[in-house]
Amino acid sequence: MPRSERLTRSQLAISSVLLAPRLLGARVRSTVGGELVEIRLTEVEAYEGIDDPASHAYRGPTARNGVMFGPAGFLYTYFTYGMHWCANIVCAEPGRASAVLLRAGTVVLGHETARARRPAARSDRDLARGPARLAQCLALGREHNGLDLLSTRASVRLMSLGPGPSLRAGPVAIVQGPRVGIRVATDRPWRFWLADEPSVSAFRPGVLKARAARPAH
DNA sequence: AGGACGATTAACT
DNA sequence: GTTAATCGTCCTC
Repeated sequence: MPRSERLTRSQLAISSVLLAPRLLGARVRSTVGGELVEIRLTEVEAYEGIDDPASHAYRGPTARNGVMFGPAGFLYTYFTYGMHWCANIVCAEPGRASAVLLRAGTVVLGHETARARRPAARSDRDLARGPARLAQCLALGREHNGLDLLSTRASVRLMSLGPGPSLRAGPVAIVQGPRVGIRVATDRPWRFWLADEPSVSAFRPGVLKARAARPAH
């Protein structure tokens, strides 16, 4: 069996829609806090940066989304709903602000640590089922925003791309559909997941809600 | 300075 | 199926 080549930054300098399916099956390794947890990605979403109304980067750079406008291979973490962190892999060329949201995975190393970090998980399949749960398994937070996932010394690393849809020895069935929890650009089917994976999160359409009319004056 | 809302989750009925 | 939790960010005034 040939030794796998080291992942390069140029392999990640492609659009999020192209990269997302290639990340399925990839390993993300965390050694945060001196504890090893490694996850195999089973569900991701592409966010096409400045061209995508659903992206955090759509309205231009801010203090929060600055990392998205930088080079590929860096981690973009954000805080949401007042309590959860989620994680993305920045891709494409600087300025495009494309990124892939890590939505779900299975724990392949550090199961005991993952369970300790996710006490609410009723079963192994729930450990990293959902973007905030995945981030919690890997102990990701604000301090990891902007981290270089390709550095061998980083506490969070992207170990390789996934096998992809065209692997000859054992085809990997990849499914594509609408993204979860967004209210705009819902017609873009940029969520990708592995078929028959119990760790894939439930689809919840973005809540339709009329925008409150601004008082005229 | 104020307020609406969110790339969610867990706990309910 | 529904909903509370909870606060950083961003938009508006």
